[in-house]
Amino acid sequence: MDIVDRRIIAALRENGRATYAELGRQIGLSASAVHERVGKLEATGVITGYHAVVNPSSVGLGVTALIGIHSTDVADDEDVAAALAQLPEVESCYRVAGDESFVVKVRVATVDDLEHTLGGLRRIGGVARTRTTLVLSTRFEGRPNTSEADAEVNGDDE
Amino acid sequence: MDIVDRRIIAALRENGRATYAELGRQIGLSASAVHERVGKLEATGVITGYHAVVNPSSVGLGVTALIGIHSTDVADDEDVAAALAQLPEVESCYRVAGDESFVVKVRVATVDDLEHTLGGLRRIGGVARTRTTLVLSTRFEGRPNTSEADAEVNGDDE
DNA sequence: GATGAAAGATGTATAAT
DNA sequence: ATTATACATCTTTCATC
Repeated sequence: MDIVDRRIIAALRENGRATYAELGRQIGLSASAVHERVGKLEATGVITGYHAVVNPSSVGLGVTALIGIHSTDVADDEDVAAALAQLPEVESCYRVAGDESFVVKVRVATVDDLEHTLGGLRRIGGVARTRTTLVLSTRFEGRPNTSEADAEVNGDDE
Repeated sequence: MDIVDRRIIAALRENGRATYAELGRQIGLSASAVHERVGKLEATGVITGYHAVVNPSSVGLGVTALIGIHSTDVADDEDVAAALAQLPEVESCYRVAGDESFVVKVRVATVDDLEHTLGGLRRIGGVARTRTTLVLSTRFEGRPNTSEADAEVNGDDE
C-alpha cells in the first residue's frame, strides 16, 4: 500500500465506475498497471466492493431510523448480530460500547413498515429493548473520507 | 420507473462496476437500452453516484463513532449542518427527531483524533452538547436493501 | 512492478423501427 | 422505448524491460 494505491482508492471512492484508463491518466500510470494494482487491492480485501448509491425515496424507502438495541444479560451478541443480518431492512449494523449493544440503521417505505420492523427486532432472541430515533432528513451519507490523505503514512500491511 | 429500472438499480447496487452489456444479459435487454435507462436514472437523480467501498482500517481509519449533537435553542440547524459538512471526518449526517438535532458518523485513525474531532464539533456555533457512542465493530454497512423489490409498486414519479 | 502492443469486449452516438 | 450499426475506447493478456 503506497501512495499510488491510496490515490487509486481515493479516485475509486469518488467515482466507482472510473475506467482503468481514466485512473491511469489521472495518476500518471498505464492502464495495465492500474488494472493490476486494483486487482490486488480487491484480492487483499482493501477494496470490498463497488456500489451504486440511490436516492432512497425514489425507490420507495422514504423512512429511515436509527435503532439502539439493548441485549439481555444472557444474550450472545454473535447470535443477535446474525439475526439482525437476516432482516433486509437493516442496512447497517454497528456493535457499540455503552449500555446498548448494537446500533442499526433501517430503511423502510412507511412508518407502518417501521412498526413492523421494530416488532421483528424485538422478536429476536437476546434483544431486551430498542430505542428508535427517527431520521428527519439525511444530509449526507457514506461520504468519501479523505482525511487519511493528510494523515501520517503508517505501513500497516503488505 | 418500472420493474426493469428497479432490476437495473438492484444490480448496480450489488455491483456498481457492472458493464451495460453485463446488465443487459442479466435482465434480458440490449446494452444500448440499458445504457439509455441508466443515463436517465442518473439524470433524474435516482442514482446519485458510484463508490468503491474500502475496508476502513486498511486506509488508516480504524476508529468509528456515532455522535449525537444537541443544538442550542437559538441555533439554525441549517448552519449547523453546513458546518458539519465542512469536517471531512464526518462521513454521514442525519437530522433526527428527539432531543438531539443531529446524529453523525465519524471515522478517524485514533482515539486522539476522535478527541480532536469532538473538540471541532463543540466549537461549531449552535452546538450545545455531544454524546459519543464508540463503535466496537462494524458488522455490515450500507448493505443493498432489496426489501423494496417485495414492496407494492407505487408509481411515485416519472 | 511497469510498459506497450494486440485482440476482443464494451462504450457511446446516430439513425431507424 | 428498443434495436441496429459503427467507430472510438477500454479491458485483459502477454512478452518485455
